[in-house]
Amino acid sequence: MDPGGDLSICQYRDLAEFRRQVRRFLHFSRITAKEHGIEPRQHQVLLTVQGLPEGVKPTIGEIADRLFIHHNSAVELVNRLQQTGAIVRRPGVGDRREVWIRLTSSGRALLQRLALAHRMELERLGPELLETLNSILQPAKEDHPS
Amino acid sequence: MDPGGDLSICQYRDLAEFRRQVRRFLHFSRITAKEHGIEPRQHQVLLTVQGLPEGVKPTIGEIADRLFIHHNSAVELVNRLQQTGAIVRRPGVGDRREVWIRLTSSGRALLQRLALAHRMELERLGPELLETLNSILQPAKEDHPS
DNA sequence: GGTTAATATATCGTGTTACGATATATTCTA
DNA sequence: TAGAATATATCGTAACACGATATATTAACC
Repeated sequence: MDPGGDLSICQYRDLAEFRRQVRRFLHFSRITAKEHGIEPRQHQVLLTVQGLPEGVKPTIGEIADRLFIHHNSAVELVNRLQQTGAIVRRPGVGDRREVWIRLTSSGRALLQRLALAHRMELERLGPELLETLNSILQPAKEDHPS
Repeated sequence: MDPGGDLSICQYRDLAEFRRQVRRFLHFSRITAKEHGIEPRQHQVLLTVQGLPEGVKPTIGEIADRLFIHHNSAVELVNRLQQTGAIVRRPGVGDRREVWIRLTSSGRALLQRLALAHRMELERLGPELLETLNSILQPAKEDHPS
């Protein structure tokens, strides 16, 4: 009937539930960020820069890649973050086209508060998320034998 | 010094990596939706309606709750979905203030294609996501010896 | 039964954000 | 040194969420 195979109502529910839990976490993140006086996307920039792997340069382009947005969007985010005083721009070391982003002390303090809150929330939501994701990944429960 | 306790660089990296993986999935979802000619939010409405638990009414308000948005935003999403022909509005059964949302056959076909693609993508990204989430939830692995 | 409160959906104006297209500066290549 | 490639920046546009408000239906209550 369906070349790609159809999905059972349970599979739709699992997918919907997974998305809902992701949204719940993102909603918490949005609300928490705003309560701390920062826009959600800007918070993600701070976390991305602070959580950069060893040896990766904190450039605009790198941020854009990790946020899955285009560089011009990253530029605007960095502009607003700079205005709030959470970060500073530095000319790139070696390549002066680059701009390196560094968190200020107030930016680090802000991120720390947010990170702690997010860790707590993930401890609450994590188990349920793991469960739902496993439901999606293990459809072999009542699948066709073999 | 810090009442709430500080976070190690590894903990920041775990959090950043978790967010990055969530964004990667959402980015895939956005691109895939657009490739199928539907806006990402509208796709989530379709999935939400189709994946509603047994006995839950597919009303505007219910959709808003599950999307963590306000009802007026849900109204606009439903407006645009109706224009594309993916859903229809029906007067509520019993309570004529309500509006019940139902997917059309083309809406169901569209959602099915998207759901299959998302399941495949989750099979790719899921394991890594589980791993990262577990890293966050079990920080007692190589913590600094207090 | 008629007045008021509560609920569900809809409309309008506004602000934030991401993007495409384009511009500028720096580095690389030949 | 000319021209291609790269990194960042700017400008105009569109989608989306929201606050405030409006309309329709139902519930409450004397």
